[in-house]
Amino acid sequence: MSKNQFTCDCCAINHHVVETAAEKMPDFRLLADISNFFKLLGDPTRCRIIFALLENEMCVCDLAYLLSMTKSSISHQLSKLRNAGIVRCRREGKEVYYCLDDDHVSELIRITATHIRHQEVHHEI
Amino acid sequence: MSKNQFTCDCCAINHHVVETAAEKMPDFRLLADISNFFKLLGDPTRCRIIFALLENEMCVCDLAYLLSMTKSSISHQLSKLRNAGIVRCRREGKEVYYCLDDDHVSELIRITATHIRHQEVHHEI
DNA sequence: TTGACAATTGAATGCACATTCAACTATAAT
DNA sequence: ATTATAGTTGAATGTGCATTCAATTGTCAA
Repeated sequence: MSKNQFTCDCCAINHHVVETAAEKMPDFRLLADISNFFKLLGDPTRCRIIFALLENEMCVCDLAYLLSMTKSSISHQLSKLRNAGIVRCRREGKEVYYCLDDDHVSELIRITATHIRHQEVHHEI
Repeated sequence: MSKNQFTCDCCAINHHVVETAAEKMPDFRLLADISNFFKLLGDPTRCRIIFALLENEMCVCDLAYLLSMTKSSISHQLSKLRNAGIVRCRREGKEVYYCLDDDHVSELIRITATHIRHQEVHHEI
């Protein structure tokens, strides 16, 4: 029956720690960009697209076939990845070929995959 | 008026590329784990929590104050991060202190932050 | 220039999920 | 025991967004 929910949302317990954390916190813009970047990788379809493109460039049709999805759906996701600078494309006749635009992304994906694999092994014993 | 949407969703243009991509594609479980991991980092609140914990452990109250959010909301997010093995906690009296459970995560965050910062600089010129 | 396929795009839909709210547990102090 | 604060938890709510659907553009071949 008390409103205890709000009696402490305005006080911190370790002020020094909070202050140093506040100083090192990335600014609004950078933080939004970082979390948006992770959000893009945090969708199974987009994640699979990126894995598919690790080795070779592929056209929309290839990706749709590989992932058993409509070209429309793949195209929507590719456009998001393109806007974020994660993939780029080139047209060749009727097809549009996509590839990863950035070595950082593939490195990041590989690091994470290795990390998760270890975590899985560790958990399954 | 044609049903062209479906006439090619069952064919690929570069079969060899598709097949090798299919072979190297991570299995369902690993892929789900990877994209779930990224999805966790892909939320601004959870991202800020992780940045806050890069330097020091903090209690829920500290985090709520730092991020100007309710303890309830912070606690919900912390429980997701805890389930994923990204943070762990210890109780000390009435407070529960959280810290990052894994060096990989902080490394990943730092790599990404650097990468995005470069991308931002590059784009803004 | 007509037809066919590759790809894109915008609107509609349905689901996932972050936050809120309220009730609850845990610990400590009096 | 009672009171107060820290934290957790489950249900409700509202928003964001992935996919679908339909229409459209771009390119090539006949």
